[in-house]
Amino acid sequence: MRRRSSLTNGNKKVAGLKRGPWTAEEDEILTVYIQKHGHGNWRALPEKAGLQRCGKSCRLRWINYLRPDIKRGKFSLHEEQTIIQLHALLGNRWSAMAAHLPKRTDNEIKNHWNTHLKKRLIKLGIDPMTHKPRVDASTYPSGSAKKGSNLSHMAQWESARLEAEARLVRDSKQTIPNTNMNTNPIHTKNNHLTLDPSCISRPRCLDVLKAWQGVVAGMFAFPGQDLESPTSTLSFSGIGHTATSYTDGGFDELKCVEESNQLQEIEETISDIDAWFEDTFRTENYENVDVGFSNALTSEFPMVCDGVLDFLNPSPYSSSVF
DNA sequence: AAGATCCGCAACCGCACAGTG
DNA sequence: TCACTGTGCGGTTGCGGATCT
Repeated sequence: MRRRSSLTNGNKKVAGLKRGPWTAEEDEILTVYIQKHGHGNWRALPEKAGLQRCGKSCRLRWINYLRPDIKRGKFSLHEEQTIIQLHALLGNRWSAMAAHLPKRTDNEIKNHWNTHLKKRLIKLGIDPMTHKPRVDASTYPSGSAKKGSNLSHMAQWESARLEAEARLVRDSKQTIPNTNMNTNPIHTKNNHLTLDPSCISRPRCLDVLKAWQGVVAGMFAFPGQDLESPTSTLSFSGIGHTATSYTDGGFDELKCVEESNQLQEIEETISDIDAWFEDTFRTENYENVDVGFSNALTSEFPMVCDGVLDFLNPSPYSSSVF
C-alpha cells in the first residue's frame, strides 16, 4: 500500500475556500449544477458551479444531504435492528451497511450507531464491538450470553459464506459447472472452498439479516426491560416459531411488520435456515459431512468451523474463540 | 431567566485504495 | 514498476439546540 505524501494530499486547506456549514444558496447552486451536469469530477465541480468550496466538501454535501434519494429523519425499529445485525457482521464498515439500508447514508448510520445504538447495547450489557455480552455484565437476563455467542457464530458463518460466494463468482469464470454434483454443491478446488452454482440449493433467502430478525430481536427485547426505544420492539422466541411482542409504548412497528407479511416471511426464512443447517451439518452427526467441504471449511475458516460446531453443539467449556 | 452541560449531527480531516499514464 | 490523481471511507470535531441546575 502506497502512502500519499502530505504535499499531494487533496485535503490541504486552500486559502479562499469557504468551510463550515452550507448556506441554502450554496445548496441550491450545487443541486442545480449536479442535476444539470452530473457531478463528474468533484475537484473541478466547485469552480464550474461557481462555489467557493473544495470538491470534497461538495461531494460530502451532495452525498450526505442534498441527494434526492435520501430518507431523512428518525430510524425505524427495523432499520435499527438491521444496523445492529450488520454491525455484528461487518464491524464499522458504514458504507457497506448503507448499501443494505436504502436511502440512508453511511454518515447517518455511523452517527446513529455512535449516539444511540452503541449506548443502548452497553446499557443492555452487550459489548458493542464484539456483540457479545460483556464479561462484567451481571444485569442481562440469563440465556442472553448463549444467544450472543450464537450470534457471533452465525456472523462468522455468514462472513465465511459471503467469502465463499465471492470466490465462487471468481472461480465460476474459470471452471465448467459440474452437473454431477447435485448432492454436493460445496466442494474444494485448488484448496479453495467453492460452491457449485448449478446445483446449490440455498434456503429461500439465506440472508442472515432476515434470519436474525428472530434471534437478534430476542436478544434485545427482554420482557419488562426498558430498551429506551422510541417505538415497540419485536421479539421471537429463539430460532423461532412463536412471535411475541414486547412493547414499551408503541404498536405501530409491529403492526406494520404484520401488515407487510414480514412476520410470516421471517418465520419461513428461519425455518429454511434451520433446515439448511440441519441438512448441512447434522447429517450423520457430522461424520460424513462432505469431506471436501469439511476440509475446506476447516482449513480456510478454522475459527468459523469451531464456531459453527460450537453453535450446533454448545459446550460450557468451549474452547471456541467466540 | 441565565449560565452550564449535554447531545445530535453536519462537516471536516487524514488515510487508503483504485485507476491511469 | 512507479508516481500521481481522484474518490471513498472511517474517525473526529465543533456548532447549535435541548435540557438541566
